[in-house]
Amino acid sequence: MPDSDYPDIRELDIFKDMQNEHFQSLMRGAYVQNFPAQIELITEGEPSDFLHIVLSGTVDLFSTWNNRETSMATVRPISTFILAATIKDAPYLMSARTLEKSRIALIPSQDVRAVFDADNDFARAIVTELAQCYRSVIKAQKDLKLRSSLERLANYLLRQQKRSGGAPSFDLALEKRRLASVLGMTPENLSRAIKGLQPYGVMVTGTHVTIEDQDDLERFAKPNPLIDDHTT
Amino acid sequence: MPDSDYPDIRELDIFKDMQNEHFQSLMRGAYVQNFPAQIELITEGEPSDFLHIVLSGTVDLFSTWNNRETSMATVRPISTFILAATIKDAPYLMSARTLEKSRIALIPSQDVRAVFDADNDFARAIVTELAQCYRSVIKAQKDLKLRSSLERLANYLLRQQKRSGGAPSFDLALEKRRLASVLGMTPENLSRAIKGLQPYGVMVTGTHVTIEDQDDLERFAKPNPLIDDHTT
DNA sequence: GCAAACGCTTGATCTTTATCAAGTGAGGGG
DNA sequence: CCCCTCACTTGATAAAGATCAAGCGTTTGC
Repeated sequence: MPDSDYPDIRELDIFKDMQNEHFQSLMRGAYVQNFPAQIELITEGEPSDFLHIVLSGTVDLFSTWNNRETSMATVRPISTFILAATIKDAPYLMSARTLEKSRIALIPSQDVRAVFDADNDFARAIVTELAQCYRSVIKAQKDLKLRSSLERLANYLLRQQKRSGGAPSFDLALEKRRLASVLGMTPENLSRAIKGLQPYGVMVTGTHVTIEDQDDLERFAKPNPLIDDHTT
Repeated sequence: MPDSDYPDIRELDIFKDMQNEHFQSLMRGAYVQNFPAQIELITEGEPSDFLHIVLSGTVDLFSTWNNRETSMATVRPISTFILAATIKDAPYLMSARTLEKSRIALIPSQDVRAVFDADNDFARAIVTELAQCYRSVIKAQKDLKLRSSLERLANYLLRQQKRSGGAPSFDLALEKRRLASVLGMTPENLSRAIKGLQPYGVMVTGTHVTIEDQDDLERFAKPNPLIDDHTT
């Protein structure tokens, strides 16, 4: 693994407080690989051999059952994924694929578990990270169970707006059909839902979104930090 | 807090490996309280003052938004809840209410965080616990997004059957209307869904369930350990 | 012991969402 | 440059689920 990747990884919350010696020992066994788009990195049900870190690009976490498929989350740089499976030494619950050309660091799971046992600061950082992940999924589940698809879309747009700086105009970070899957609806219904938000001043052309009447949309969407604020 | 409650709590995965001194210091600040049914123990959005442990009875974790409410999970003895909020010192994401007369231990969150910083075994146990919780929610989300309500009910029955020993006959652990909420449907639709499973040999009278043709139901339900096995 | 309350069920109807089929438009390769 | 592919859209239809209203049976409390 090229040393130039170290600083980016070292700065991650999960690694930044750990002893340098332990960090180095993690990096020794790690390697970095460039993947093209649409490559399946891991498959649900398989043993968790590596902790993955997205250095650049985008990764989709998805699950399948009975010939159906759904997107669970999208991972963007710089962050890890499938931490829980690595820690528990349990099979992956989700599959992962690259959505675009991506650079991924792979750290052998057994190294992570070994350092986890040796470095208390690392163990603590992992607790914080897992608690964060847990709370994010709970929020996603509240979104799913308490809101209609139109409400989910409206709140997604508001979240994405905030994430991209807060201006009235911004870009969708996802292909529409993948966004549909994330929001738990079909692509057809996403199209219709976008139309359904026009009366609230939402204009979408291609991947570009303009919110013409912020208040109007927020009155409809009723965003709530206990569902929509993924930083706490 | 009566010493007689100590052993039960001490045996929890999360406490069983920690130093006795630290366990004692947690217990010093803790207290146990008996609550009647239908008492709201915590309210979402409030700061997480206490880690809760259900010693007996049943607790429902639920969430609300825009005058809607949904059950997120049911907590049974002996286990903790709202661990993530305690660790992160963040507001509760869910509310909790007793479903029946319940005995609850309350440990001040700041004590938990203090001992978490001092006791590495405790910190490690919490990681395992959180990873477990995280994976459970992911499974619940897959259940929600990949299955119809009839399929969710069928798989819930199979899970409940296994939990209660595996016999063809067993009891629902929940009021039907609460089960409906857990499964993400209305009570009316749960009634109809139960009827809808009759062709697969499911008989329900009151809270008592009999699965007359196990294979037939499983062929329909297609249970999958990556969704339905909450022990891994 | 009786009446009120409540949980559950049922039927009718409406809304939401999915499915199927076809068409449009932009981008990429020959 | 044109055609093919593919994502997206649109419309028609079907299925799934929610809502509303009423009724039934059990429990609860005076």
